[in-house]
Amino acid sequence: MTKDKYKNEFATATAQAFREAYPDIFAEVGEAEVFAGDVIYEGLAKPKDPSMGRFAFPVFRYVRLLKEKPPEIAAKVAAATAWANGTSEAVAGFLNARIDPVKQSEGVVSEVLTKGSHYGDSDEGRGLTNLVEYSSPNIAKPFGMGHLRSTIIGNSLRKIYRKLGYDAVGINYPGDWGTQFGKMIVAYRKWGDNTTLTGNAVKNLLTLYVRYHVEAEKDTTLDDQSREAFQQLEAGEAEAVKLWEAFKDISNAEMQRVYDLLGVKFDWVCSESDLNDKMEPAIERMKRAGLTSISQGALVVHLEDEQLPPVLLKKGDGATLYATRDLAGLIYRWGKYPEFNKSLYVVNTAQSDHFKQCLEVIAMLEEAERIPADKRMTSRVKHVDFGWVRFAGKTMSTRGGNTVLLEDVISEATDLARTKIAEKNPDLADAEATSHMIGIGAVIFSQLSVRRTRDVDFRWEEILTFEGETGPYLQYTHARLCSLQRRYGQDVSPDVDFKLLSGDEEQRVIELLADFPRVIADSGEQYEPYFITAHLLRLAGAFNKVYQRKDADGNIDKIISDNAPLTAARMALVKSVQMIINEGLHLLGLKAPKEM
RNA sequence: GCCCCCGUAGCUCAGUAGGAUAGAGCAUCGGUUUCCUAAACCGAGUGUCGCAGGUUCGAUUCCUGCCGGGGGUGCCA
Repeated sequence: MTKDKYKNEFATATAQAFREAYPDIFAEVGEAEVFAGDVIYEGLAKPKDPSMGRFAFPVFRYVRLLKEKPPEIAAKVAAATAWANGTSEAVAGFLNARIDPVKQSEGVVSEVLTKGSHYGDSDEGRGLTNLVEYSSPNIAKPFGMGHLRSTIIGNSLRKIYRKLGYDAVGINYPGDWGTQFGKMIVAYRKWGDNTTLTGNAVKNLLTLYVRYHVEAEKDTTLDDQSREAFQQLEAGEAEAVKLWEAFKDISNAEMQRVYDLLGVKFDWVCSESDLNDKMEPAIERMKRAGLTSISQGALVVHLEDEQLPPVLLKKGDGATLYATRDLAGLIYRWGKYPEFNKSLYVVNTAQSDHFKQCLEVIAMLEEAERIPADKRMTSRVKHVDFGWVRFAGKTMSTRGGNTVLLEDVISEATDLARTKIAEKNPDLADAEATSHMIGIGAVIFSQLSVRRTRDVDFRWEEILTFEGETGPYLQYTHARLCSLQRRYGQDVSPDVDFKLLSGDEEQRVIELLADFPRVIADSGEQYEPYFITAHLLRLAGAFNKVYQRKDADGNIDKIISDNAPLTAARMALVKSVQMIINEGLHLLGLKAPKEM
């Protein structure tokens, strides 16, 4: 893992200072504890208040070792610290590090300007493959807000891993198999006709699906008929297959339209039915490994040791289940992408037991087959869970009709963006395209504005707000930064007087630019695009402060002024921030309009 | 019953590999536009960090118990 340059310099210098301040104890202990740069580096905290410095090293835990009180230790060490690029100051029991503003500005801004959108690129993933499964909608159902979350998080993770140098494979795993298709077939046979499959076919299919569940309450034979219909499908019976294919085609076209709208991409679409011929070999392998048993007529793997319910591989009637397919899928992917670094499943938290079960079965299989530890997939597979999207306090459910359609949301948000443009910037050339960028941006942002694991309530008023911590706020800041560059009308050069950027507010912006690469790496490590969202909001806020800062007379301290060197320096900052916001929005899956 | 997640300002949420007065946005109130896009910026106020113990120099953060909310739990996915 690459270390932060300044942080490491400070840690090394501080370790040296400890050695000089406590030579006797250093002689005893050697290069460990506070006398080792690595230990200092790991122990560095960030002060709550940025004005206290960039990093802080608390010395409290070393009072026993050094036999002095914290303030004395800190004072002694700070005095002995010789750090080329900054200062070290003792405040109570802390060593506060400040980076020389001119050096920091020069280092960061010139790097950003030179690297552009490649700033923050990393080679940590070189030669490694990360699979990311996301979206995975159910065929024959409209795309609701519930599916949006997986789609948006996964799409962002794919981009993040690419930036970090991984070979990222975005996988869509549509649910096109299982008993539910028995239900669809029965519903269609009973209440559908040719017109069902034309016009707004997905809506028609949904109507049938909802009706099925209503009728099944009264007629208990319906579920039996469905099981039978699914068996026909698994057996390849022509009429059933034909219907299933028709449902699939309709859905695929619909899905693709939605993905195009959202700008979501995949590298591999592997649907449940693609695993049909992979299940039997997987089952055979599990049998050979001695994992399976028959229980109440079903083929299962018991997991009692793990306090988990058994995994059902085959139902009493011989039909397969989703766990069967996920297990077959795990094995298939491991074969197709041998020794992948990670395989992530961006799926609702409701399925966490299911993934625990599947992973446990794989672990048992690899154990039984005595596969060497470094050739096992188990530790590389991760369920990236996320919370519910609720509507009016209830979980959204397709069959209950308690759902909000994504397209309705996009259309409302886009309408609002159009209205805002008409009132705020009526002369905007590309108003329609920009409305889409903003409307869709607001929708995507809504899924990335909190931590993954939180449940979120869908609220119209929340998505239809473009002020405060929102996607449009970031886009607006970006547009203004672009506007400044247009107005400046000259090339922005990194060859400026960096002393002119040493004010606290500029320094805050520059610190945030400096942190961007670390934030990307963290979001990849923790599967949390939200980290990028939060960072961009901080960056935009910090810049807007500079942008609207007033001088002592109450006049705006403008970026572009008669003072050419000052303007050049500030424009270097402007362009840096603009490129980072642009890149950050891109990683989240939002577009960054140049004007709005 | 068992397992998992959550409980921080009026609302929505950050912050937790233990650290210095707990932060944003929204909402409320007040201010900023002969000026680079006011979708912005500035100022004002609110907290038993669910409760009770424990570990620690130090706990919103770690451990235990309790209360409250959500989810999962063998033939749906």
